[in-house]
Amino acid sequence: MSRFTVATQSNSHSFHLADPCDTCRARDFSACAPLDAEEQSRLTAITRTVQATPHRAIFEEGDPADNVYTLTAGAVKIYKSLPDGRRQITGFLFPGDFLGLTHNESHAYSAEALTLTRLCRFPRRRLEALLDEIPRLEQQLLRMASHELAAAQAQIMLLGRKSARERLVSFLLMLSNGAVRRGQRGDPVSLPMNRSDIGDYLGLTIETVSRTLTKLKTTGLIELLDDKQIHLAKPEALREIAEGF
Amino acid sequence: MSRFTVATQSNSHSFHLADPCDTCRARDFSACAPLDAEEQSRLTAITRTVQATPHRAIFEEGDPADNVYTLTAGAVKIYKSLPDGRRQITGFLFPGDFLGLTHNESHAYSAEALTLTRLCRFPRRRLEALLDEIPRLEQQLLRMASHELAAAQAQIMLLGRKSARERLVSFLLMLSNGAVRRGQRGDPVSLPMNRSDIGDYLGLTIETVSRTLTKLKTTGLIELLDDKQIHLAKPEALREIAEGF
DNA sequence: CGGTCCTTTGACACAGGTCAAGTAATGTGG
DNA sequence: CCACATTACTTGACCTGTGTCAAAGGACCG
Repeated sequence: MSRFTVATQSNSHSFHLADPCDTCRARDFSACAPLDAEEQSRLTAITRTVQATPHRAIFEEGDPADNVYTLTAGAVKIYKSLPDGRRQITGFLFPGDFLGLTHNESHAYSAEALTLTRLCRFPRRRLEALLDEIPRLEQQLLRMASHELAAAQAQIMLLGRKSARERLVSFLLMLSNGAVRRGQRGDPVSLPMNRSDIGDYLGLTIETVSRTLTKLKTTGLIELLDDKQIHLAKPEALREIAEGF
Repeated sequence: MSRFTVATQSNSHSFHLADPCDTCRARDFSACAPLDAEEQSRLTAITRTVQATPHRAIFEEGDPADNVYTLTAGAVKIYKSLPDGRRQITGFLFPGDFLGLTHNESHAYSAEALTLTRLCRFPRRRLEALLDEIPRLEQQLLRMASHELAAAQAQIMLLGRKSARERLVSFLLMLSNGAVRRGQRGDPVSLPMNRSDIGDYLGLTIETVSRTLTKLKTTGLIELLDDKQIHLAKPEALREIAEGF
């Protein structure tokens, strides 16, 4: 995985756990203690690569939490539901992201692929056993978890106090920054999810998402190349809107 | 847009790091690998007990993240702010909870005591050094972080999809459950924070908080013993409301 | 006993939700 | 290649839950 190769999304982040240094770079982690060859091979020994197709659950809220995953290609949504059908998407995951880590017996959320997706699956018991033996693995997990926690708090701020416009703009910038971090282009932001998923992520309805995007377009802040491709016409102005100025 | 407050993180338990087994029990963690006497004394060697008084910041968003804390007595709010003063409390912390863990150079949120509060302070560098030497310490942290993450997702669901009534009821039950976990009585729920903090936590205004509590009272679901003391008159009904039935 | 802070309550406004219709893109079977 | 269905997105008209603004009551305090 040389830094000089063109970043093809599929490879640059596979084996998140097995290739932590790459992950660190990609995610701006402050420190990085890569696994050595022997540790990596022990980790690899318990992983299986699996595929997930859109609209099929990877696991559902309440399912026994027997496996843990890292995403190596594609995109995934994780969400919680209320009995009457209201949904809240708590996150969109991209290559390098982690899925299913918990200390409970069952998953607290459902996970579903947005596109054709490749995952590394780790049996939880065996991964936990490895954690005891490879401290650096645990360090990586802790780093990732505290990163997730910071992201969750940003999302809490977004949902608790931002307007629809601020939410949409924050969302576009998040996607853009995420793409850049993964070595892809950040400007025409590509949305692998539909309007309904965006609404369920931002705590809005489909209609509000659509209307708000239209208004951003007519204001000249963004350009809708097509439904799922957005050009950030005035990135500075967008940044200010997202930050709440 | 005057005052909003900040921050969420859920519940932790006293001397979390110094007394992990107690923590585990209190939090229903699935496994528990307590530190041995020697490990504990090494941890204790780097801790200082400090006090925090209400309305004085423990640290602020952007401050260098030099210390990590566990709360041993009192209550703390953590919050993020937008430039125009909007605030979102991302968590209320109680004895046993953890404060300030991050992999960034600076804190992503502010922390402020609600009541007279006692904290254990760990210099971050020395704690990180210990992590390398005491794997079980890191295991505890990971457990705590993944617990926080689950709580953050519940809060995301609350903010994204629940009504004001559902939010208030969920909040009361959270406080009640938290108190029980810490070995206190869960029924007259005591609110160490004011209405403004509740609003800033639930993504509502003071007025909506007040009105909604009044309505819950006139419906007979709760009883307001005083401003900060609430009796859960119909716990089953409340539970259903919180879950979104 | 006047001031300050917190909470409650009321009247009204508005952002975003709901309901409904229309348009466009894509697929499907004949 | 064309009807036709399906799905996703947009737009409009209207409604409602919550926010905003204002005022008043209570508790606490010097």
